[in-house]
Amino acid sequence: MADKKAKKVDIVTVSKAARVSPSTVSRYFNHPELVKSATRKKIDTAVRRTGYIRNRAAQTIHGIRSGTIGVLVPTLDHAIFAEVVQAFSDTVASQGFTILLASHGYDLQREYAILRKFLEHRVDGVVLTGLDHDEAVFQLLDSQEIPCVLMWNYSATSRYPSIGADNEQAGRLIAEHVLELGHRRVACMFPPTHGNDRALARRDVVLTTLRVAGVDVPEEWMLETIYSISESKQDTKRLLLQRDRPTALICGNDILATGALYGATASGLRVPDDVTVVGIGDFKGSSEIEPALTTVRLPAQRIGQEAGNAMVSAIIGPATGKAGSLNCAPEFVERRSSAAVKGIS
Amino acid sequence: MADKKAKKVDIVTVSKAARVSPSTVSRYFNHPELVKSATRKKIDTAVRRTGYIRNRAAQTIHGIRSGTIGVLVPTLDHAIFAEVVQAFSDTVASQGFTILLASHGYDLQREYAILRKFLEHRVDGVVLTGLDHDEAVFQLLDSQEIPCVLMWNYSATSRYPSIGADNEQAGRLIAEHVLELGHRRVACMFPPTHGNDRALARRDVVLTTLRVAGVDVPEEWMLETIYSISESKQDTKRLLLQRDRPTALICGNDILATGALYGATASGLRVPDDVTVVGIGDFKGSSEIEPALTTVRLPAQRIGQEAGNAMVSAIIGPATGKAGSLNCAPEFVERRSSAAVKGIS
DNA sequence: AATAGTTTTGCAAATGTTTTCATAAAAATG
DNA sequence: CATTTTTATGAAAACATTTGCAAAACTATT
Repeated sequence: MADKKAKKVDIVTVSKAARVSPSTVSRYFNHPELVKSATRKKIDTAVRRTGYIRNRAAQTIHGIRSGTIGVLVPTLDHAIFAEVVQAFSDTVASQGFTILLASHGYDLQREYAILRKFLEHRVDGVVLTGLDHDEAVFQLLDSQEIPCVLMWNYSATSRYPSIGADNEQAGRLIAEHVLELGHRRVACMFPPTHGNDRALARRDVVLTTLRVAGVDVPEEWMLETIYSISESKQDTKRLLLQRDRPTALICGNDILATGALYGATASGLRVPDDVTVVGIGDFKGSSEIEPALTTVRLPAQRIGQEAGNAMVSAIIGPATGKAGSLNCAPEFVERRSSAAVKGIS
Repeated sequence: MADKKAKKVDIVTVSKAARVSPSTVSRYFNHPELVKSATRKKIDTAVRRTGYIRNRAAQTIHGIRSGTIGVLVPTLDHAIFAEVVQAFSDTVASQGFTILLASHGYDLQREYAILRKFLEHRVDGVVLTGLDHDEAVFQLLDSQEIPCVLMWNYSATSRYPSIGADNEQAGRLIAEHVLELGHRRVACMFPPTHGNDRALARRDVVLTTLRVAGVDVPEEWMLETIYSISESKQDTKRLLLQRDRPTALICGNDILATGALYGATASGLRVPDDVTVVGIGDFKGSSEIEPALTTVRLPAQRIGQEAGNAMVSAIIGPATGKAGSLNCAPEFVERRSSAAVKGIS
């Protein structure tokens, strides 16, 4: 079966082979209950014999859903985004949707171009990462009547429904933990914030929380380090080998924290005895690293699933109205890499 | 601009706004050199005013390329696949292609279903991960005339062009290294091989290489561990806390090796003094972990790019013939986690 | 100014489906 | 068995484009 590689086999090829009209074949696929079971059988064998594969493009121009959802992430190179996408993809796949995936590498201009491309493909919905986007992006979205969800971050006031974690909350949780442990000499390491509202929100709230508690982070302890274990290991070594070093290091994400842990070890310091290191994210491996990392969990899988469900119901939902936002609350996870500052408690 | 959210704006809406025929608008997009520059300008403003977005579905039914490539991976949860996909996506995006992404979770049955879905979407090409696939998958591919490349692994005899690393070579390199260091008491930890030809190939060749050198791996030192740092940490602890323990542990990938490193540390053993640990993959972070991991690099980025280029030229290439296979050679990387067995050297 | 040659444009057919409407076939009713 | 009702099928229009062909509008040449 499925030979006849002759030429294009379309619905009329099949209809001829089955000696019925194209309409009936169409119904066979879309409303099988409307076709008599005898006919159904005939068509079934005809489909098999000809190796027919339906053409979604042809369906789509009838206003039928394309069955695709456009997903736009900064990059898949950060395992955490890959994880979110995986969860999202699985969730929507179970409802028959396939994802069109693209990444913009933190270039918000490219985001606009990619969005347009998605729309050309007539995706049934669009998922963007983060809350901040070019005004042109929002306008384009406004002008189309297409469901859109902002994934990964949550904010009650986001311009489109946002499903994700509240980064400010995450930043606050970790900063408060460090303060509670009695640290006053605190360093911070965050990724570049350009085009990255997540990192920005986290950093701001960490700094604010510290300042409110009377802890000021000196300029030279404010590290801006790209998302890379090796870079953060380097920078951490530089930081910790100074005569005057902090007692705690707050990292903007677990990758940086992992590098920091390695860097501390490589500097001959023990964590948490000599220095406390904390991260944000609770990435895979953070619980297994030695010492296990104190961090704040951003529930990537759950976010992906929730976003997937929201998207699907926005698409097929009769008129559920626009999906609502959802805060997948971050959760403080205390492990071994943080301890009370020496001499206190 | 781009308001008029009234109803569907299609090519005839634009043509009316520009006071030309639809054909001319079509040409404006597809063969701009055929339309007079004055007309071009009129159409340009009309497009802008109406907020028109081309409909690829409608083009596609004319046999025009859909501009999509179907990419099928086991899972994005393994950072290494995410990396390959990212590189692939970037490469083809620069040529105007967007990827349809799906994952089968090592279920080769789902792979067939997903492939069909890709074909329904009339993708311009298909990328599968690994060399082994259900016969039905190959037949379906055969029956369509659509470019296909097998990504991630290389084999000179693969059924479709394969672009990736030679896993046997990788396995051999690492096994030989361990042998050269004088180890005779060797344990192995590999992921489940069901539906995973990569892991299978690596394991087989490692075992064979060892056996040829007269080293037999006892049953109880052959660990099958799922891809997870925590599992491999656990299993490693169990393995190393036995009275009678191996002097070297060969891991099927760097994730397992990372867990093994943590497990060794947690067991109070020093790497490499007490036990040598090696991996395969050279994942991100493998060079920074303490101690840095001896491994074999599988050049994920390069593979993604090469596959992307091969795919694109297979699609647009006039008749370059089917793309050829390409061996992105694995490369042995010696770091700190391996050392000569005690008493030898 | 008339003719020939080019360039630009529009008409209409084609693409692979779905869907509305009408008709034919089958089943139910009297 | 004739009539009504229900069910199954087909014909044709519609969807948003592209494209081959021919007509129209310019240019260039005498």
